[in-house]
Amino acid sequence: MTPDATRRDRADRPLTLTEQARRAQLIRVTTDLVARHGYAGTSLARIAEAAGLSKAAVLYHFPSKDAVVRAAYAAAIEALVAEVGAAVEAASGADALAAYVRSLVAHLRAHPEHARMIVEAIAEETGVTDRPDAPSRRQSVAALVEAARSTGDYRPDVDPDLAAVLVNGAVDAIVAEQLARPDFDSGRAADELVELLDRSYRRR
Amino acid sequence: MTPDATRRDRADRPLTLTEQARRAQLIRVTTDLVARHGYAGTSLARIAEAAGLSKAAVLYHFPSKDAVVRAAYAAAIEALVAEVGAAVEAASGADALAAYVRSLVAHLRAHPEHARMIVEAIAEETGVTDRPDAPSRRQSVAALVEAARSTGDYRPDVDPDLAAVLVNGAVDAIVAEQLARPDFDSGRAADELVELLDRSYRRR
DNA sequence: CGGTGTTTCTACCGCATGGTAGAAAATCTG
DNA sequence: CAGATTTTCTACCATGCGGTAGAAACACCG
Repeated sequence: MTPDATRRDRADRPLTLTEQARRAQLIRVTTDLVARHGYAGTSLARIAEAAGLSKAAVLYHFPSKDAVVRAAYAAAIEALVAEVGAAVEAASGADALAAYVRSLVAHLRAHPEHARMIVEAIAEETGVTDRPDAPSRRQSVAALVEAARSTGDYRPDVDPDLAAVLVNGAVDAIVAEQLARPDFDSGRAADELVELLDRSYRRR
Repeated sequence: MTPDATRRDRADRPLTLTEQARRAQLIRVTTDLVARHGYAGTSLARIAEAAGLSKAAVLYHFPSKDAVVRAAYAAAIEALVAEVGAAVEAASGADALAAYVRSLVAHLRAHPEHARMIVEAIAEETGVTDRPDAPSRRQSVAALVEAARSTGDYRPDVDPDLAAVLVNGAVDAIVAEQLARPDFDSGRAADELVELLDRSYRRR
């Protein structure tokens, strides 16, 4: 008995080459579809069609449509975190916060599909979250502000939590504006935001 | 012939009492539904059920489900614009921009359902826009910044368009944070944002 | 009370959705 | 080449969607 001993439980080792390739392809086309038609307009059938497959084939590689979208979202976040994280860790004090602002804006300008993906995922409450134990974006940025405070770059009375909310909001607005108006110079906007933070928060 | 001379074209005068009451009720329940379940999760059947009606009855009062949502959105925007507009016009120069920030945050804290409604409508691209000739939010705020510049409150080298993007982003972030964390003091955050703008943009 | 116009209901339609069953290709392994 | 395993396909299903038809309540006006 035990009729299903062949397909070993899933999550067993090797992960075929085609498997990897298909997963990557599906993540790619899903990201593009979300970028073009929004989250709600991205159906399983569309994903399958864009990949040149049938719906069933897609669901062979992922347990559900939501899993595909979640994987695409995770990939976008991973790329973002990798680049921004590196930029931030290469600096310290107020420079680290400036690096955060500039590298985040730059990354999402270079990868607008990821921008749409991330924005849409945030808007929906699909519970498509990161690990819930991970620090929130606000908390991470608040830590940067606090670091800038402790190095003496920023005044001691700056509220890190509040500053983090404002900074993230401004960054998101820059990214959104860039998405809506390609002529918008988001790099300059990021510089402007950094200058604004300097003027307001620096010790003088 | 002309079988339909009774129901005179629509948009004829009086608009019955029940009509008004039903429309208002439908807008109310739709706003609440969008606030609770998001735009995508607000179906015609749900709206009807929440109003204690059948789907057909809802579509008797509105030509389509989208029309209901659009009406609810328009109502939220109208209330917002009325309050914020009044607050802004009661001040001038940099004070007008401060009034914009404070009154917008205050209004959406007092009416969180409207906040969700507006956020969702923005996120979706349902073409549920205002009149397309109306100035965009960014343009309106840019005008406020320019006014503050021309009164001499703000430095002449402040870029109104860029400042508008940053201010709106920060305001939205404050509203969103308030929505996510009821303990968040959005009033204080608004004050903080105003102070930040003063420190950065004021002539000194 | 009778008639007229309103508001609402039940029952349906067509469609798109996410997902499944089972068989057919394609591919790898010996 | 033969057998097993993978990948993919063609149906199909149930569900929820927005919307419509036509008849029943309902309210008002003479």
